[in-house]
Amino acid sequence: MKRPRVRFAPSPTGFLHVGGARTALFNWLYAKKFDGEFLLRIEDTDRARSTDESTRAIFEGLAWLGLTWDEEVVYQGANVERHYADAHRLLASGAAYRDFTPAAETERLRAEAEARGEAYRVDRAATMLSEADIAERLARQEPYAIRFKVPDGYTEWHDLVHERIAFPNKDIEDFIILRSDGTPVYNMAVVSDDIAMRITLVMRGDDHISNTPKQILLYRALGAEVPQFGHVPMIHGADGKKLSKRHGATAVGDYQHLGFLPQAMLNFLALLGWSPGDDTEVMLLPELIERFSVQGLHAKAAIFDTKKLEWMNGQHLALMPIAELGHVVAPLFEKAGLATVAELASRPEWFHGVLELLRVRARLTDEMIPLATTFFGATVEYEPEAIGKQWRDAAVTAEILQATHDRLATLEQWEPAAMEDALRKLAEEKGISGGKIFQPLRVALTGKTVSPGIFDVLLYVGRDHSLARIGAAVAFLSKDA
RNA sequence: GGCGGUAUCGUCUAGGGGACUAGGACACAGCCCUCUCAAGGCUGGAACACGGGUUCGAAUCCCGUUACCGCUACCA
Repeated sequence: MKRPRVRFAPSPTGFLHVGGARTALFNWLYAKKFDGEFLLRIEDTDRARSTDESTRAIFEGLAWLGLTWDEEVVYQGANVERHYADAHRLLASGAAYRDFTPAAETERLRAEAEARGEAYRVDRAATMLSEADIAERLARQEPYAIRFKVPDGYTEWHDLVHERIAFPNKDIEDFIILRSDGTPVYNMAVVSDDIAMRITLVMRGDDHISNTPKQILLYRALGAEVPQFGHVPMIHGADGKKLSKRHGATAVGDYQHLGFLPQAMLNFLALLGWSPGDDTEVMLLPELIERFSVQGLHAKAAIFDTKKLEWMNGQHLALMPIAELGHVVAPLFEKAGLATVAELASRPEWFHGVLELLRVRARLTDEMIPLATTFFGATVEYEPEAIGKQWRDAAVTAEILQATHDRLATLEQWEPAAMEDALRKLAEEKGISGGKIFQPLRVALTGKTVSPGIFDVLLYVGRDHSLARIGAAVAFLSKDA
């Protein structure tokens, strides 16, 4: 098999959408899998809607996901001269013809037909003029658009995901390939570029299915080899409608800032519209490449389920190498004012130990921040609910905490097994359950009713801070009484 | 309206004529573990859109209906 050349061709009219990201991912996986090239083309021919900011967002989104492209980025706008030349080539070969009808007139006819409930179709016989007529209008410099002369018959192709798709040509209008102002129309530009880029497989959203017969006709008229096509399904929102702002975050950049990991996003997106064929769910890029196949591609639109994405993120959070997680999360800690990246890096064992405690309790990296505050700073703020629930009897609690403090203070080694031994023994002596000690202690150390295991908290808060916090709690409770 | 596409639990999916009493995952509920919260383990409810064929036999193949989606521009 020839090395495949695939492309992702977004128009820079917004941010990188999750649907676009998935199309990019499938193309990328295909290229990697079959040792081919993945190219990026920015379809910026709609000057009114295209922005540099969008182009940048697309680059950033792809970079975040790690979907790197081969060769230089192609800007469609830079190729309009070729598009123009190709359109005129078609005109010269008789595959297309001039349409001198003013755009406004065509628009009027179409509107009228629609008002009558009829399907409008340009009348080729009426539109194509005689040689003499054309020469005359040309001499008068009348503007004209170029229409493709759709041949008889039908156009079909073997789609990678849909199998055979066929369109009767009679249902395809003689479409415009070059506007009367000389600018190329989408289908012309795409085909011209895909030929120039030597694309072997066009994998895109299935909203392009009805463009495909037109494009195939163009390839043939241009004498170019028709590439393979694969139309992947759309991604819909929870209401089954096309994903839009109304559904909340739809740009991959949004997810990045919400605390999602790129590998989780990639994994989740891969599973929307593709399946490895068995029950495997959590996969990293190398495995995705390994297992990717067009047979696993689906034809059905998928609904974007944020809950499952969150679960997926939690899985990757728990699985990734702790040092890697440290690099992702340290800047977040710094931003939250907990500690600087440098400080965290200066004691990696402690930092990573803390992260081990937090990662299984968070689904998003951002969720680790509130959980992490316990391990930083000298003082603790007590949540009212925590006091109400675990410190009901101030006198008794103060006494238990004081005893706890004393036992812990005499420990020769500040390590969990010894702490647990000492405190369980204390509980036994007092004839109470361990929980009666651990829960008030948790409030003293964290101010909250929930936290990682209490001995882990003691270990990572450290001996000095732990004992100080317990002492402060005793003081707080005594003063209260 | 025309053309095209799609149709398995609420969601993502396995399934490509008999292994289906339809499997897994998310979500939900319960239980276990347990110092709390997570994580983890176990259990439960939950689907082949409908109607016709073909066949000894259909979730799987064919046809029709319905529903949903897309396209229908001198937008991309």
